[in-house]
Amino acid sequence: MEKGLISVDRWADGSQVYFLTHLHSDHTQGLSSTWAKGPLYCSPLTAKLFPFKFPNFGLSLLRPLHTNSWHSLSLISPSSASKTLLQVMLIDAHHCPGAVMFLFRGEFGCLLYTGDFRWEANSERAKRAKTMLIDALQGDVVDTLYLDNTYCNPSYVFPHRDIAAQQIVDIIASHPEHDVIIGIDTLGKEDLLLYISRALNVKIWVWPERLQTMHLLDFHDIFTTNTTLTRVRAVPRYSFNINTLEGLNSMRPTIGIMPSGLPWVLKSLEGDETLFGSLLTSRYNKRKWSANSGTGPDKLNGVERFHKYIYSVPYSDHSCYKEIQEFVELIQPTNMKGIMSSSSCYVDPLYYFGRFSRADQPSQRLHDQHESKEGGKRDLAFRGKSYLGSGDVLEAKRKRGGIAKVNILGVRLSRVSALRRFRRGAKIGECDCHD
DNA sequence: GCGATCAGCT
DNA sequence: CACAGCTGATCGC
Repeated sequence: MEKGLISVDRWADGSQVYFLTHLHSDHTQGLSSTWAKGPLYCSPLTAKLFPFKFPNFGLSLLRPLHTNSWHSLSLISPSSASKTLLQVMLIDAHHCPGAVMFLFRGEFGCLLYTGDFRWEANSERAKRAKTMLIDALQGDVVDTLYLDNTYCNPSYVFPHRDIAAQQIVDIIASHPEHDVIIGIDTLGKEDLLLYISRALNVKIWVWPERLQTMHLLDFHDIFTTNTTLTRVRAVPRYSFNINTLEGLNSMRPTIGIMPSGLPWVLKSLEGDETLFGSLLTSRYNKRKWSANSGTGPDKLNGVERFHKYIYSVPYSDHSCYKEIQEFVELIQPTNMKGIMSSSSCYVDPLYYFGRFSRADQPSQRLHDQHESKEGGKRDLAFRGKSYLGSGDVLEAKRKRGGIAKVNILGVRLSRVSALRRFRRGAKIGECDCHD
């Protein structure tokens, strides 16, 4: 990017200004508290949450911009070396708290970078955002659409989040004597937890750092770190597995719920072999499949009981295929690129939506995601995962263990990790766990 | 000792 | 596969 002007969710050298769509880790790789490459623009909510993730970040470089209005930035044109004006508007992506799309106007034309987004047909928030976007465009053509193509395949079919949330409430209500754990990430799915809390009139347990995040998000009273106050706990997704559930069930009857657009892949208890692997070759089949082969599918509207303790519910913060299609039909961009471009799973949106773009592009670009050959559009760097070759040479199996662990409700932490958490302000010693 | 980065894993 | 992200190891300072 020697001629770089702007970067979105990408943190290499060479751009004059940087933009962050939201605070999930796969979009902040390369960012650190020692950042000094240039101003970083984001939504006001992302800016509020930002210091929690990057405690010593130089706040003079953090530039929150309000959504739904144009902002002008004066930059130096990479081509003419003279001043050039960049206009940007932030639009609600309804993905996780603070998540936005960026609409750019400048000498390069008009670009729309969606970041991760979910715009459901029945969502008032999405309708408002859509109106903002259309009004902002004022009939202008989007030259390049950088699109959240996470679920850009017709096999990805899942319901609106309010439907999936009610499915989860129903599962919990049908297990009145059970504890419930729900797998979540460091940010996102707060609306789901809020819905559960209101529908069942329960508080929700979260781990200490997550409670801090909830307070930053102005959620008070609903969430607690006291396990005696509720039977419903939201736990880090990475701590959520069959072994965790088996262990919890040796103490109390407990079910686990995985809200995800992706189906859950079971691992054997030995952790080595994927169960039912031969049947999980297509995502469509995976959603169809029930692990309980002896008694037939235990499945309702996308909800699956993968395991006697575990439910997978299709609650997704990314748009499903149909929603992506509707978005592309709405924008009708001249050109399009997927922002999720790991080499093994990249699906070029043009493959499915080329007919909705203004240019009649052949689908030959299916695996051409890494290079932009249209000279004028090279100003925008976009996120792409770097891929090393198979560097497994000399890679000996490292011995695990030998390190003391502290256990927080199935969350296994090394001392190093506990220290990291402590530095970030978590008071692990005050976490009243019941195991 | 610390931060940045990477492989590995879920 | 991989939504997003943790863990532990290594390396350079």
